[in-house]
Amino acid sequence: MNLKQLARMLDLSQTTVSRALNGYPEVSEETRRRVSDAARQHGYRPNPSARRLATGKAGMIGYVMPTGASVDIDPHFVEFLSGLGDYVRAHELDLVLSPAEADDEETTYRRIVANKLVDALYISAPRHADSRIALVQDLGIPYIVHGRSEGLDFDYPFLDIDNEAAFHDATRLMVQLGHKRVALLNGEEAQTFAICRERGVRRALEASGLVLPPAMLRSVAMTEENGYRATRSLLMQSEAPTAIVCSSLIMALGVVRAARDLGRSIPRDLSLIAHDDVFPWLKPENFSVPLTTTRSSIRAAGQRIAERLAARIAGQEAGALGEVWPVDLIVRSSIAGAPA
Amino acid sequence: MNLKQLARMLDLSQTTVSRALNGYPEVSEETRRRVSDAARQHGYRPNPSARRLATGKAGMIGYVMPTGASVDIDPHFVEFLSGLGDYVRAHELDLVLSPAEADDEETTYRRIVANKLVDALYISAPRHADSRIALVQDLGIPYIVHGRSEGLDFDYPFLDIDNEAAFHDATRLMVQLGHKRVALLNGEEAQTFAICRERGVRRALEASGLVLPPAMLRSVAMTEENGYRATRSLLMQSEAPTAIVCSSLIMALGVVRAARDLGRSIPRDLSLIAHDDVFPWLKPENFSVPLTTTRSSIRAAGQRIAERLAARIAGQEAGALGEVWPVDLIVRSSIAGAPA
DNA sequence: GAAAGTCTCCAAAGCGCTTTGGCTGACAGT
DNA sequence: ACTGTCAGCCAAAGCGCTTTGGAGACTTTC
Repeated sequence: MNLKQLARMLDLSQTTVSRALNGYPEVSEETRRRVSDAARQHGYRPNPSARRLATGKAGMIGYVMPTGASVDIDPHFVEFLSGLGDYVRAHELDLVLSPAEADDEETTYRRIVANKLVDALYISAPRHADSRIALVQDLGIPYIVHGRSEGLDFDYPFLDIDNEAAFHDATRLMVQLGHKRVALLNGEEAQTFAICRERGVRRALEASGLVLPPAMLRSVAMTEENGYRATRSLLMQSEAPTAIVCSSLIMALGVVRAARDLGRSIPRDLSLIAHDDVFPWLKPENFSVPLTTTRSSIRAAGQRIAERLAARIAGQEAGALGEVWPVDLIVRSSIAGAPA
Repeated sequence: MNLKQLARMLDLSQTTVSRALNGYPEVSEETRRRVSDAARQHGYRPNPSARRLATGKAGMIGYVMPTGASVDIDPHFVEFLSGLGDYVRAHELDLVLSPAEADDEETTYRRIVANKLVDALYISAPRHADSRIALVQDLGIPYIVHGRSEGLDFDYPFLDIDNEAAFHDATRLMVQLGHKRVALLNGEEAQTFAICRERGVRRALEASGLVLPPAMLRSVAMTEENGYRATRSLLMQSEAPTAIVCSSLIMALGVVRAARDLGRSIPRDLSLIAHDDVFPWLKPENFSVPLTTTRSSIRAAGQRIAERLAARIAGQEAGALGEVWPVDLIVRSSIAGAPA
C-alpha cells in the first residue's frame, strides 16, 4: 500500500494525503481524520527510502564505530546502547553503526554525512582536542559528544559526568580517612575523562598539601589484567599506596586480585574506591568486600543523548549546550582509615 | 556530484554511466575506463537513498535489538559486534540496530522488512522453537541465526558452536578426574545453548552411570551475582558438588567468590570449568586460580556471520546451511582430582 | 545486396515520497 | 456588484538512481 493507492482510494490527491499525514495546516480537520483513519486501517506506512530521497531525512541516528583487529570495543558501549535503544525505540528511529578503520574514521564520517545516511551523530570516548568533533561540526550535521574534549577552540554540545568532581571527592574522602599515599589507577591518558579524573585527584591531594607523584599513577586500558598488573607494581614499591582510586569496576577486579595475591587486606591495608558505570552483570556491592564507588549510570546517559539528539534533529535544541551530570559517591566497606 | 552531472561531463547518457559503473556488459571497455576514471577523479559516489529507492537494496545488515527497562543487553554482544564490524567495514556496509520492545519484536521485524531497511538480518540468542526464525523465514529476507533453535519444523541457516560437545567433554574430564557430583551452572533454560549444554553434561555423566539431579543444576541469567548465589546454594547442600561446569566467565567470577566465602579451595575442594567467549577485558588465565575453559571466540563468529550474510545478499549462498564450530577445551589449574 | 545478428549507447519510465506553485469557491469588505 | 482574502485542494516537478525497450552502426550470413 503506497501513497498513490491510498490517495486514489480516498479520492484525494497525493499532495493532500501527504500533508494530512504530516500535519500540515492546509488540510481541513475532517479530511485529516478521514485520511489518518484510512491510513491506520490499511496499515499504510510511508516508504522511508522514498521519503529519504525526497527530504534528505533518514530517520536514523548514527555512530562511527572504530574497529580493527587491535581495537576492542568497550563493554560500556552495550550499556550505553541499551539506553539509546530505550529512547529510540519509542520514536521509531533506528541506529546505524558504521564500522571504521580506527585510524581513519574521517572517511567514514564524510561518507555518512555526504550520503545523508543519518540525521544525527554521536561521538563517544573523546580524546584531547579530538579531531572528530571539529570534523563533524564542520560537516554541519547535528551531533552530541558523550564525554568532553579539551583544547578545542570552539564550543560544542555534549553530555558528560562530572569526572573531576567525582574523583576529587573520592580522593578527598581518602585523605580525610588519613591516607597520605593515594594512587590513581586510571584509564588511558589519551581519553579526556582520564585527564579530568587525574585533575580531580590532584586537586584534592593538593588541597591537603599532598601530591600525586608518577609512582602513584597508572594510566592503562581498563581491563582486569591491567588492573592486576598496575596494582601489583603499585603495591610492590617501597612507598606503597594505602589507598587506590580506580577508574573502572573491571579494573577493580584486578586490584582485588592483586591485593589478595600480595596478602594485603581490603580495607585494612588498602582502601579502594572505583568508578561504577552500572553494569547489570557486575555489581560493586557484590565484590568480596563491597566496593565504595563513584556511580553514574551510563545507560541513563544513553537515553538522555538519544533524547537530545532527537530534539536537535527536530530543531528544538541548538547551540553548544553542555550538560554535566553529578556523580554519586556511595560508601561501602572497601575503605577504612589509613593503617598506622 | 551526481550521476546526471557526471554523465553530462562525459557526454554520455546516465544509463551508460550507470551501467559502466555497475559492471554491466553492454558497455565497451574503453568507455568503462573513461567513466570509472572520471568517477574516481571527481569523487562521485552514487547516492544510496536514490539507489535504494530504485533497487530496493539497502547496503545494510540489520539486527533487531530487544530493549526495555528490564532487558539487559548481553556484554557478549559487543564482542560479536566487533567481529561483525571487522568484516562489514571492509565492504562498505553498515549495521542497523533497531531497538524493539522485548515482548513485541515481530512488529519491528515486519517494519524493517516492509521498509526494506536492510538487506539481511541476523538473529541472536535463539530460544527453543524461536518464533523469530519462522517469522523471518516467512518474510523472505536473507538471514542467519547465531546459535540454534530446536523444535522448528524446517531448516534454517545458522552458525553455532558445538555447545553440547564442549560441555560433554568438560564434564567427561571431570568424571575422569574422579568427580561423582558434578554440577552445571547454566544460562537461562529458555536459551537453546543452555539446553544443548545441559544435554552435553547429562550425556557425559550417563556414560559413566552418573546423573544430573535437579539439585546439581542451576539455570540463571549469567551475571556475577547469580553465579555467586547459585554456587552458594549448590555448595551448602549436604551432598555438595565437587565440580562445577559453568556457562560463562562472568558467572565464574561469582563461583570463585562464593567458594572463597565458604572456605572451599579451588581446585582442591572444588574443580571448575567455565565457558569462555573470549573477552579482551577478562581472561580466564588471570583468575586467582587460572580457569580451565571451553573456549570459542564470539568475535570470530561475528566476522563469519557478516561474511555469510554478505554472501547471501549477493546470492552466493542459499539454503539452510548450518555451520557448527568445534570448541577448544583448555586446561588450566582450576581442576583437580575429586577430593577423597 | 538484403536480411539478420552484434555492439554500444540512449531516452524515458519508473521507485514513492515531498513540495512548489497554482487553482477554486466561499465569504467578507466596500 | 466587484475585488480581495483565505481555506482547502490539486497537478506536476523534483529527489538521484536503475532498468526497460529500443535505435543506430557495423558485421556477418546466405
